[in-house]
Amino acid sequence: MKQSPRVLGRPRHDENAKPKKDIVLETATRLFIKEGYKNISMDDVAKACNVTKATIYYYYPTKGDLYTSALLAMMDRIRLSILHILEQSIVFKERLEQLIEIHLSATVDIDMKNFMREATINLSTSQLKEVQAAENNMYKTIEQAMQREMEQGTIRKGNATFFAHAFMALMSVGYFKDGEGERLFQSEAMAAKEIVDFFWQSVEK
Amino acid sequence: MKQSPRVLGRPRHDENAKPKKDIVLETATRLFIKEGYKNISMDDVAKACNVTKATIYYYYPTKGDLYTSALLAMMDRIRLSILHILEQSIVFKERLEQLIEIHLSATVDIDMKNFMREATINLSTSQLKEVQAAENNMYKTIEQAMQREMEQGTIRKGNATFFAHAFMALMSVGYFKDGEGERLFQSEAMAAKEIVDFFWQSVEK
Amino acid sequence: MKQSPRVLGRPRHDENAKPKKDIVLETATRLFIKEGYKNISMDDVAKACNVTKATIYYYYPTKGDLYTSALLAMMDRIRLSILHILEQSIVFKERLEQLIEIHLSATVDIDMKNFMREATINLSTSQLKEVQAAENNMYKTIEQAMQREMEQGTIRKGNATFFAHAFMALMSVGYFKDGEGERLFQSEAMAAKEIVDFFWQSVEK
Amino acid sequence: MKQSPRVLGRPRHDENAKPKKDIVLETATRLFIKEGYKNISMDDVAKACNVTKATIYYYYPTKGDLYTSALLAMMDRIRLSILHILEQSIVFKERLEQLIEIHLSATVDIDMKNFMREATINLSTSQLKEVQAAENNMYKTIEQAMQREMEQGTIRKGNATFFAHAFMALMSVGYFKDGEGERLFQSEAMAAKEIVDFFWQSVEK
DNA sequence: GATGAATGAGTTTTCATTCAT
DNA sequence: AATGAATGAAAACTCATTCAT
Repeated sequence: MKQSPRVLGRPRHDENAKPKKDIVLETATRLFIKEGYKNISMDDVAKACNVTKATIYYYYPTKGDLYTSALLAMMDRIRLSILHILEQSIVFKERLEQLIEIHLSATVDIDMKNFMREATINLSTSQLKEVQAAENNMYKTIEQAMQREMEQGTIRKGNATFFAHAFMALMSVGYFKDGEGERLFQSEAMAAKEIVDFFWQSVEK
Repeated sequence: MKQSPRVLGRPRHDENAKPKKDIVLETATRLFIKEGYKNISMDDVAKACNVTKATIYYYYPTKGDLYTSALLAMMDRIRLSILHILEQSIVFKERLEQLIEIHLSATVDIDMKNFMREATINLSTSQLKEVQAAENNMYKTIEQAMQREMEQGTIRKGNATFFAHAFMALMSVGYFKDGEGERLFQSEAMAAKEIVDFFWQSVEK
Repeated sequence: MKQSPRVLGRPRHDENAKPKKDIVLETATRLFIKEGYKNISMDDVAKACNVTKATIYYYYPTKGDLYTSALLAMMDRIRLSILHILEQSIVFKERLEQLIEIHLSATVDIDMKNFMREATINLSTSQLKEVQAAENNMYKTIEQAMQREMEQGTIRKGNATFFAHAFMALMSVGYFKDGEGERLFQSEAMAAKEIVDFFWQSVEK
Repeated sequence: MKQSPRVLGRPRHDENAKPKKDIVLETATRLFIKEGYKNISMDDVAKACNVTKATIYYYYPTKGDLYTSALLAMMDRIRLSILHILEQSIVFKERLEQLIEIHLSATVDIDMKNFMREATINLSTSQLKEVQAAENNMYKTIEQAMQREMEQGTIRKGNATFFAHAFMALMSVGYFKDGEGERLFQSEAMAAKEIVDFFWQSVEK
């Protein structure tokens, strides 16, 4: 099972092919989410993309930059997905349930806290700043929704920032697996319901 | 440039001196908590302990074992501290507040989720099992308290395991720092109060 | 934040603009002189020229060729400048002083010996030959002047080749900087005078 | 012709064997002298010493440190050899001749200027400082001899530092090889004589 | 004429681990 | 009980060069 030998130089361009830069970013994101910054080497990413390391460095000058780009893209995608869900015109509580259900279904545990930690340890100050801004935007999206609902009287008045963080923290409970790999709830739908119910009792009027 | 005079002969063993094994474990724990498994090398630990790498290997056969021992010790310490606090004979809500305040004051973010993640990625199956058991014990301690309070009617009936995880998740909000390094609350005491108030509304009868 | 407007269509070729080939050569020469062959990458040259690496390869098939061309051009320029100075009709000693002063003033240490060393190590045999020939021509120019002056009785008879090399070696003393970056002489003019005086005592009749 | 497989861990100690640290330093010095800093990789050094790269890093934390150590050792050796020769109780002119003859015979072109250049480009500030100090000491040794001879009236009064540098510069002419690899003089002895004669005419009373 | 994309082979450095003493 | 010396494997990053456009 020999692979066709790779050739030097610029390859012939295939109109339908995704740009390599994007492939690299997507692959890297996936790997970083699964295993974290230090456990994924540039070689790992290269192999997973079927390109050489040098190709990755052509697009991303350092590993930190690749990680930064991956995080930014991911956080922005999440932010948009959150925004999309929260903008629907159904009752707030149901929107929250959807939020949880959809994110729990995305299989991978999008563990913000951990990303931020790895960022803090491994990124340069300027890279870290970018990532922090993106994280902030994510939380702001939820916060603003909380704020709106407070004003409309759907939920009680309170610290919207805290509410947003509390909500995300509670969501993370849905990812928990015990020693046997068992989740706390039987399905994402049930997890979503239980978690939102719990959250709701704290925020309802 | 004289050197400080040194006593001749074999130094008497200092009864009060901590055994090296413990020094290593404590130092390693501290470092692993701050920077994570992959960011701390055996060399780092050795330097911080003022012993050689070989000494560490004398006591802990692999890095994974050292990490495992560190986690076990830490989780057990936390478990005991939780137990100690929850066993007091003051009203439950106040005990919960104390729990949060004390842990938030311990400066370092004891981020269980992250430890478990690093464990999953880096430890052998048998090591991982030990760590998972220890984590479980920690949660069980809180869970049992929740169970007891349900039975005594202090809080409403519900899924005690979920309550325990929800509580810990909400506690983690207290660690959050934004881009400027600002926490959400002005003091640990206020954080504890707000978080428990929030939690309480969900669990009270 | 508007971009500066750009004219549509193919830009008219600017007659006055230097051909890229020359820009590349000049830039490369400057960089190689300052930092040496191995410390300057093709990327460095490209960046400094504001062209792409591929452009450089369009004109110079290998890095060795670029270095060769740079050395040849430089040595020829130096040879011509030496020739120009030595051909003047003022007394020989003064011509020698001018030679030193002008070269010391050229800020960069034109260290022939080092260029030849890097050439020996890094160039192909045929490239090396070209460079050696150019170096030879440079020395020959001085040698011939020495020869002429011997015949005219301005200086004593002796090994003209040795005299030429001795002169250049002494000139290099003028470049010396100590640990504090201090030169041996206060000005190029004084250096020139001292060095030529020293040389002169060895060669006068 | 398989090599005996290298084994992990500390090797059995052979009383007669030279310490590896010294072997590494000597080998590295030889290689750096011949090919320069950038042309010699840590791998090259390791292979030439028949140890692994990691062994080199065990003794010398960076390539720059290895180079620094190599230069320092070399310069000190040269300084001592110079000192030794200049301290003899024969006439000064003969001592100078010996100096040149011995150094020219050492086969390798000990090109101080070039070492200093590579040091400037590649070493850290603190490493550079050490090397500059060592270079300085070397020159100081000759300078002091010049000074003494001035005071004793063997040579004319003048700038001793300049004299020392001039002498070393003239010595370097002895290393010159033309395109065909021919030296300027037939033997080291003749080179020494010619060079010192030349130098002497400039410094005699 | 000039460029963007890609590579293979190297570079310096790190690190968990081993083993004789 | 503790250490000093050594290793193999991998990590991040560089660089001269190639080739389709």
